[in-house]
Amino acid sequence: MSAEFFEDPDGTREQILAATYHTLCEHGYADLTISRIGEEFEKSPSLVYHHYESKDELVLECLEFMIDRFEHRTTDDVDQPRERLEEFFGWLLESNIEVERQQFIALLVELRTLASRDESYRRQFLRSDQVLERYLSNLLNSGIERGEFRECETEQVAAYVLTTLTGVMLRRSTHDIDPAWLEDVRAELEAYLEARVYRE
Amino acid sequence: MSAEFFEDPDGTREQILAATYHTLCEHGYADLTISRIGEEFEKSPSLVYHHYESKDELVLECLEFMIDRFEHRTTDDVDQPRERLEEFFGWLLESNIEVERQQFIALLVELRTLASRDESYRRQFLRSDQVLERYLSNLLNSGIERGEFRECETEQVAAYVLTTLTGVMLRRSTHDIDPAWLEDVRAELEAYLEARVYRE
DNA sequence: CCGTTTTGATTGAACGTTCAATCAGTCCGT
DNA sequence: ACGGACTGATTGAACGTTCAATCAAAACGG
Repeated sequence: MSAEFFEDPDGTREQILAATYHTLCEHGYADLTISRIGEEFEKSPSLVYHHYESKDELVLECLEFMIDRFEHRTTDDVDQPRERLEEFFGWLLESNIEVERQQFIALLVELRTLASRDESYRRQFLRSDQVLERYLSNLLNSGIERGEFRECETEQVAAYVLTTLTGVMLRRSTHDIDPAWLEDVRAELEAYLEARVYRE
Repeated sequence: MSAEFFEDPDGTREQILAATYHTLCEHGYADLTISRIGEEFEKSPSLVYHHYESKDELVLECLEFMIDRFEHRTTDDVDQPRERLEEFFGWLLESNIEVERQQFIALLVELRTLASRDESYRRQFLRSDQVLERYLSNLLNSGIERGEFRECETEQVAAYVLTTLTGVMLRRSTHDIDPAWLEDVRAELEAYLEARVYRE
């Protein structure tokens, strides 16, 4: 997810952005230092300030980029709504995921908590939630039009499912890998969808 | 919630703990400093080290205390399971809540993210989740015995509902007060419970 | 095509601040 | 006068940020 760009960035500014992303994933926001970013892309830490105003600006741009990437990836393609839907939450509900995904999820949650005290982060996550919510309701509407889903308040369902998935992220980012509760949540989420969304 | 003790602590050690709690609520973990704790309880900041090993030990003890309090408060009393259940998630789903509750929720989420990199915090939140999960399944079992709820996998439902509520906490801690999605989530959660738990 | 100038990238050293933790010494009840 | 409670000053490390200096390459003028 949103990792392609960060693998072979061209231009120094982009390399710094990619290095920031990787450092964030590995060490988290709390332990992010300019010198660690320097280590990551093998240049002097002070070079960062030749391309960016401040550490915060850098992190925010990184976050914005991540959200943008996801946005461009979702807006289209609402064929096969049920498969898309299961794919969507499957990405979060799989057990035994790789370390990178685990770290990425934890990073998103950690950055999100910054929003409670910082206006700029709040804006980003507000937008991110809107993007996801629109994608989900599009999926639901498409399913209803095709007769695969039953009539329902799509925005309400979208907000609800998204909240649950946000909860999955937070619990995942704290608990051990492959916890037992994951299967429970998946099963009960399926049951909810059967009861409220899917047409039997 | 778990605020009684922190209002009139006796003994210096307890005063420090209470001051830590209040400072945490007001400034969050990231901006918690020893001197800010000192300001809060009107003694010298260095006194902290006369009673506690380190800052981390202090915060951990504070968190442990919060969880303990909640534990003692829940284990009994599973009469009127439906009312208890609604009261339980009502506390998180009310709109227009006071600043203190908002801050308390944000604090819990912020501390929780520490768990991804720190074993000690992970243990605490693992325990906290177990406490909540047991409380919820007790409620559900009690409801089933009384014939108010239908037969279901209580642990599975408990894990699922708790995950959703965790998501509510995370979204609440980031978004503005009184957001529109809250009512959506509440309505859809009710619908889920009607469909899967409550006997009509 | 050569020499000069300009520009942007890059570096290492240094500064100023913040903060956890320490310590030597004072206060005070018994 | 002894011991625990308490304080203010201090230390040392970490870190964001600045800055003067270097370097490579491009642009340019003759």
